[in-house]
Amino acid sequence: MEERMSGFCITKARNISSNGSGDSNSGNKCGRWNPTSEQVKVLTDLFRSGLRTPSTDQIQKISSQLSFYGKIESKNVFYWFQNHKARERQKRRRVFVDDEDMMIRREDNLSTSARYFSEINQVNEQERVIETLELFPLNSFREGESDKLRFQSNECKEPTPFSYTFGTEMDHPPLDLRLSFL
Amino acid sequence: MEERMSGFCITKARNISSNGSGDSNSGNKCGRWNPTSEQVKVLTDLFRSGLRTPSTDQIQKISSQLSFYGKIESKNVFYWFQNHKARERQKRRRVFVDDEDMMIRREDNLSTSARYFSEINQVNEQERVIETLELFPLNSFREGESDKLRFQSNECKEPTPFSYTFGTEMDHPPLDLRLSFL
DNA sequence: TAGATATGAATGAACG
DNA sequence: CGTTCATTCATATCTA
Repeated sequence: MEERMSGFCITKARNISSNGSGDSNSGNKCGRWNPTSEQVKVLTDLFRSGLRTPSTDQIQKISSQLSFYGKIESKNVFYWFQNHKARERQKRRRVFVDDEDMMIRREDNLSTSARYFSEINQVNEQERVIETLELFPLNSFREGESDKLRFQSNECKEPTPFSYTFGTEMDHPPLDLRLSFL
Repeated sequence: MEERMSGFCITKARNISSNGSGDSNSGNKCGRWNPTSEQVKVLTDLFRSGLRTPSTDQIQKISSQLSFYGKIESKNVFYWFQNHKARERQKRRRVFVDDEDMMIRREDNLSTSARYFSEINQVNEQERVIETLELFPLNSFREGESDKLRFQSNECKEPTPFSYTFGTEMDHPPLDLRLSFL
């Protein structure tokens, strides 16, 4: 099985082409736009190819083209680019700070600390606004694997808004979690 | 219910099971963040203290602090607050809508709603919401023209069937996606 | 093991 | 543009 969206694992939404008679969202919640995989692919490719803030005219054209794959409006295209661009930035920003996250304020004695590597890795492309579409497979951002243990049902019923004092058994130095670091 | 169910799964999330189980966990096998109980406690306390929408800086700091308890990224904190706030709101709203939804079935069955009430009663601290605990001003405000693009719904525009297929395996209609139409 | 529930993650829409 | 909200998808966990 392909993991990264090689083929199209998409079962697609409901209101799109596979619907015979009704066509456009019939009997649907009529809610928000639910892009088809083809639409997403095209938009992503456009973005990756450098297009970031399409003009109104471009939006129109893109929308027209994409309408072939399903119901779509210009505003959907507009929002898509807005969101995609914003989230790209946001993600980059967060990852950046995660890279230098291990800044614990109170380093009284940090014995077991630096072992949490936030393997920020490729933050993917830094495109340079070209004007030729190439249609390479779009990558997908990875996700950090996490660890931890989830079990227990012992509720540490201790509201204690401030001045933490974990009554548990922690082998790490006391951390300043009293909101004062905010 | 015939509605959507499984939109498109075109994304990420393949198992990066690189966990060697040498950590605080012993069974994690997926790329999804799994907060430790300490992390959840801190986050919950922060939330209960009134923090609902931490700024980017706050998110960073919280993430840094919590990274001591286990692997965590900024986006995890972001999502956590986002979800927590949304679900609290949603849960409260659910009761209201549920009353209306009750008309569909029977009204002589109050046991169901009683269950909701018990849940809601636990959330009686929504008036506080101090939102900003004690942080330096974050000037992320800017002023610009707030001009929204006038979207014209291009409903049944002419798809303009070109004769170009970007080699794929699906039987989508021919589409010119080389940006040449922009 | 299947269904229900809790919750992490994503994203369309929209706001300021 | 950055940020926020509403919904939905995807899993992990719990329970019968």
